[in-house]
Amino acid sequence: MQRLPAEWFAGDATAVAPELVGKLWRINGRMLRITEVEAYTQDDPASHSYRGRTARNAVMFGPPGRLYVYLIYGIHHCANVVTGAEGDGQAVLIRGVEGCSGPGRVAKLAGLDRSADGRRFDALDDGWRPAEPLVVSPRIGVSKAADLPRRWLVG
DNA sequence: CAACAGATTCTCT
DNA sequence: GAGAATCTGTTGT
Repeated sequence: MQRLPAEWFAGDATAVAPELVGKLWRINGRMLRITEVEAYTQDDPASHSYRGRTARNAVMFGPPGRLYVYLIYGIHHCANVVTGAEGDGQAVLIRGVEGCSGPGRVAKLAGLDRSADGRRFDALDDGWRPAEPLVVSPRIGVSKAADLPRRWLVG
């Protein structure tokens, strides 16, 4: 069992995202197996960072390996991990964990809200790997750049 | 300052 | 399959 250092998240979101699937996420005393993720980069019209830094997405432009939690539709929270170099404005959205599917539900299960924004992302590698190749597909609920295959999940 | 779309999910039909 | 709940950033008057 090895903890993933901040540098582990320093790569491009599209490279880090598929690697993150299967890792263990330690949050609020729980261990969650990540099963589904999506990548968002700054040049992506669907990304919050696309139009530059704001008070809301400031964490995305900070150092990698931190949590970016935002409120969506005034109701649900979504949890992301910041990737890339500081200032890149990249993140990987955690869309699903073992036994729980949907970013809003994942954030609720993890007990996250805006107060958790910017906290360290604590991930562990216990050696487990998906038995089959990951399924790659376009992202869910995205209207811009909807054709980009930037979603990865355990198949 | 008003209008609107959005990385969602639950409920009712 | 449609609608509600209701926050945030962007765009237009």
